[in-house]
Amino acid sequence: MTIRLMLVDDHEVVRSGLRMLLEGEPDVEIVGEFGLAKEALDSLERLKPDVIVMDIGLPDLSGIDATSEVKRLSEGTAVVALTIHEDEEYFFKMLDAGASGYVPKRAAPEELLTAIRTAAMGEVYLYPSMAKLLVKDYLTQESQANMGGGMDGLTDREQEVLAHLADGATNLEIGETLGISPKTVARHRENIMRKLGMHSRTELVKYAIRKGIIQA
Amino acid sequence: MTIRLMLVDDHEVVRSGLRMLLEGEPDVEIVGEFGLAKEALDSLERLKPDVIVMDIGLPDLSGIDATSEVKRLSEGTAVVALTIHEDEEYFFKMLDAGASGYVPKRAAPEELLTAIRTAAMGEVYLYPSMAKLLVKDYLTQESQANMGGGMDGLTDREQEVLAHLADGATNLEIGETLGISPKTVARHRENIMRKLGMHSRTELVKYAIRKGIIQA
DNA sequence: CAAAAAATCGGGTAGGCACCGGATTTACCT
DNA sequence: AGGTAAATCCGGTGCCTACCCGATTTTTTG
Repeated sequence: MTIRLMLVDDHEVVRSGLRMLLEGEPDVEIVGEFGLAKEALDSLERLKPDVIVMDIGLPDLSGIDATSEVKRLSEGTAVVALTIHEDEEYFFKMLDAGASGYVPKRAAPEELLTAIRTAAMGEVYLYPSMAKLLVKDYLTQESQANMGGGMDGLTDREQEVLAHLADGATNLEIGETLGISPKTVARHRENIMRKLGMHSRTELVKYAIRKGIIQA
Repeated sequence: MTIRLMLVDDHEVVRSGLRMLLEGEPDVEIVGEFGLAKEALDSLERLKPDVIVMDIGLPDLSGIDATSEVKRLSEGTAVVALTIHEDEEYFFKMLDAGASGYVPKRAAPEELLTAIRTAAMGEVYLYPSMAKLLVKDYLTQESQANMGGGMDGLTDREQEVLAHLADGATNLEIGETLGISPKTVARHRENIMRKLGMHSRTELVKYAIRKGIIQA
């Protein structure tokens, strides 16, 4: 089955280059070419493309907003970004918009073809420099989420009290839950605050969230 | 410059297959082959490989732990995972361990070559099905982080008060900062709590973090 | 075993919090 | 012009908090 492809780029030169590249491929059929995002969106329903190769720098609507629109109007249509931009900002915005591929214009033509075929199969093609950015972002998130472990010398019981404390329970409620006196709960809280150098419930809540003890 | 490559896989058949594949490539030189992770780690310093192709299912040490060790001992050495596993768990664990590439064994041989060359350049190669998993994970994180926007009908002033409130300031302090009476601050807080259906500062802190008003 | 740490309980105090009541001014919208 | 909503201010009440003091029992550890 051939891949129904739509090209969206405001440069005629780029479009004709892509046409030349893709015409030799038996599994790809170009069903539409547009220089403006609006025109492409208007023809979306009529042409029903499987994949759209989308530039980001368009005159009327940004490729990012256009991609959001495409995914809203036709969920099954995959979008591959083809752009000169290799910075984080555009890349992540395209991911948010729902892109299935991201290829810089400096990439080899075969990479674009691979991206198109990958996107058509419902998977995701990321150019290596972009993959690196995404992995970096992933690892940053991970490391922020898992700074636990240290716990700065809190005892088991103190962590238990902290969990309920940060969850919004009063000393009395915690005492009932744990089967201890509310005064003891207050005592544990005092020790926790002293150990962590904090002075209010608010700070404890934020600490507990950072350490993954409770969920925001 | 040729890429110094090390192979780590406990199946002799796989290693010889890889050798056949890679021997024809002028830019790749196989400097070592191992069936056990420990042997590979011991030879790391001597062989100084640029890239290691690492299986996950090894007899002595898992490829995940082995990768962590590699990155600890030799930060500059890139690791490409070559494995039969295509599930999330192993993939994300390999990323955590520091892998620069992830290729299923069912992939075309050229994909492995691309991954090796990409890893040698300090970038990241992800097989499309894996890239899809990572993007999915990214989008999940994003959507959890940005459930904001709505703000549930809080006025500008109320949001301002909420920000300081969640930051840990008392009514008095907020009043001084905003130049209004502490009683007015309390009144705003009451309205916020009523609108959001909350009853304590603790809940407000968590709400503010969810909405991105303050940082945990 | 002895010392140290953890967990428990209690009393007391000053101040903050959560919630109630009512009230005024400003601004915007119809 | 009249109504609605926001923002401001005030007084009061009971509970809770944050922090001070001291103490006992159990567990861990050197």
